[in-house]
Amino acid sequence: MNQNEKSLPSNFIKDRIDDDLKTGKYAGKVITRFPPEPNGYLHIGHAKSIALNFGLAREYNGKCNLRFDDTNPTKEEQEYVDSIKEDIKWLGFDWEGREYYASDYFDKLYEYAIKLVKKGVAYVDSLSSEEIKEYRGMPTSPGKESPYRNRTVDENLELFEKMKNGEFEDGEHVLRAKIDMTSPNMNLRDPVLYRIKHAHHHRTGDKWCIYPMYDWAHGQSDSIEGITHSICTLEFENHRPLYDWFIDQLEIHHPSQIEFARLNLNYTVMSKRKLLQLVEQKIVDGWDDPRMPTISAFRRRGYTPESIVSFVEGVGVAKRDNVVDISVLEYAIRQDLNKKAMRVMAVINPLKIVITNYPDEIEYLDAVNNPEDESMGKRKIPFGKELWIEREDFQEVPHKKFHRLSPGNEVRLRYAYIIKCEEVIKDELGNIIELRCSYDPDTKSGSGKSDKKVKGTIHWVSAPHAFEAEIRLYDRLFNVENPSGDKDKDFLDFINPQSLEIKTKCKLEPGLKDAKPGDRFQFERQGYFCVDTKYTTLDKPVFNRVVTLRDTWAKIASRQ
RNA sequence: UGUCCCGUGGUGUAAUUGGCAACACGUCUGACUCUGGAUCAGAAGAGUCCAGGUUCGAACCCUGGCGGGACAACCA
Repeated sequence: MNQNEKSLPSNFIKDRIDDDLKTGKYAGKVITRFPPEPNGYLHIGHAKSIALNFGLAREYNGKCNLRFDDTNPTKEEQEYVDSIKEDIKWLGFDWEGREYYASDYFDKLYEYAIKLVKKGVAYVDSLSSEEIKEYRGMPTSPGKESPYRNRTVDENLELFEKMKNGEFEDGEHVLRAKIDMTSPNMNLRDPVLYRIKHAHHHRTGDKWCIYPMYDWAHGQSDSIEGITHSICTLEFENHRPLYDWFIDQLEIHHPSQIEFARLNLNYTVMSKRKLLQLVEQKIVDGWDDPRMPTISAFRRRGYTPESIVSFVEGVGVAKRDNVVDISVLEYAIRQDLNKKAMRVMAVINPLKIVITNYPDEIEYLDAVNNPEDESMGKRKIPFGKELWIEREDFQEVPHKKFHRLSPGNEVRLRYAYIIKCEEVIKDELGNIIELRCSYDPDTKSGSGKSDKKVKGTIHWVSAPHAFEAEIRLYDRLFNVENPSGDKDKDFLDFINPQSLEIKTKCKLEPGLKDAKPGDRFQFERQGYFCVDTKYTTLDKPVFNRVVTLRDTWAKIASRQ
């Protein structure tokens, strides 16, 4: 255990493990697993589960397996398996070759099922799915038993065998556990163990035409792998008695299931179904669209794995429902990139300025690459009489608290000189198209020749040297905190139409020409940006805004 | 109308197992600053859902309410 892990807050799962360690319940072992279904991309909620399971294993000197719960061949695909593995690795966790699949256990599971049939606690039911649903009853009222419930063991064995051999059509029969149709826990009302699906499985191919239900496969898979602590989300709490029942009937290793509350973030949705909908309806540009809460999207947007892990560890783990504010995530990435990202200047909405008293020449100025990290060094940036500045950094009629450029006012150009705005040039329509400024040669950064102070410093890029690129600004995908919270409206009604703003012909300092896909920078005063890995081409770089800088001015301005 | 789970500042979690509630984000001041960034200093904000009970002492234990969530796929 290193210092870092030690400083993580305690939680009820660790308490449970500590107890088990104390009593010697699992002979001092801690074996966990991360069990995704390969039917979609991982999102940040999964990152919490990954960090928890792998983190626990790391902290207790145990192991954490990766197991794909691939019991439904019609929904699962290799593409998802691949993306899940990539995401886990990217987050910095390692299953050390223990890559398992529920489908690895299909034979064993079949054997277990036979055992239950022989014990007389499982039977083949020939009701239709509609009838089964009807017979199951309601949460508040008991169900009733199927007329097929009392078939003999031999009959069940024969039928189940034929199910396996493909002698029936989909849906003709199912294998069910014989528990209690009147149980107040719906999961105990004779749950379905196997259904017939003549479908091709991504791993077992056409070997099987009966597939185990998740409830039947999951607990036994954990047991087979010798999992000590099966950590899952709250919705499986009601299933635990069923899993316990299976394990007891089978008399096999009994993991402890511990449920925790899944992560929720405001201004987004976190269900795979809804994310899939966003993708399929092309509301976003794929699973890795930088506005998505998927891990691949965060990666593409420019989040670091460290920031995501630090975030999910920071929010803690408990059993109560929660909604974490997106600002906590943004804090995590800013904190990380503040230390790591090279500073650079880029103008997103350019406004031309001409420094009328500056000679017709170019000088190269020193710029610090990262004030937080001296070892990142310095660089030279070209400066001349024609520059681009940010349109927002000029106000013709300045707000009282605005201390940037305005007519007759002075401002410092970062790493360069103090300039004064002398003249505003407009077109026929009254649009500001250029500023004429003068500079004070004694105010060069670092020269110490003048002790003149100005209230503002703005960024700029030399016009003849500017490197043009596209910049994509992202905002939250939804404009309400809880898009799924309205009973009368669909979550898609809350899509934020301004969630993506594409800026073309932005002016960047020339050194950015060498930026490679995935590189991250801080554009001074604006935010952190990452070279897009999908749309960047040799002649057309695209930058994604990871997150803005904390913006006190925006706060002041929005108060008006 | 059933079963299970959960109620601690605005948000998310703690509270060394019964000793007068801490941390983080956010918010608000101020300092510093060639990023309105970062950093630093400080402040406000909960008396722990409610009511009883046990106890010298309760966020922690008990009882009863109230509120929220989960469960009725041949999905996971």
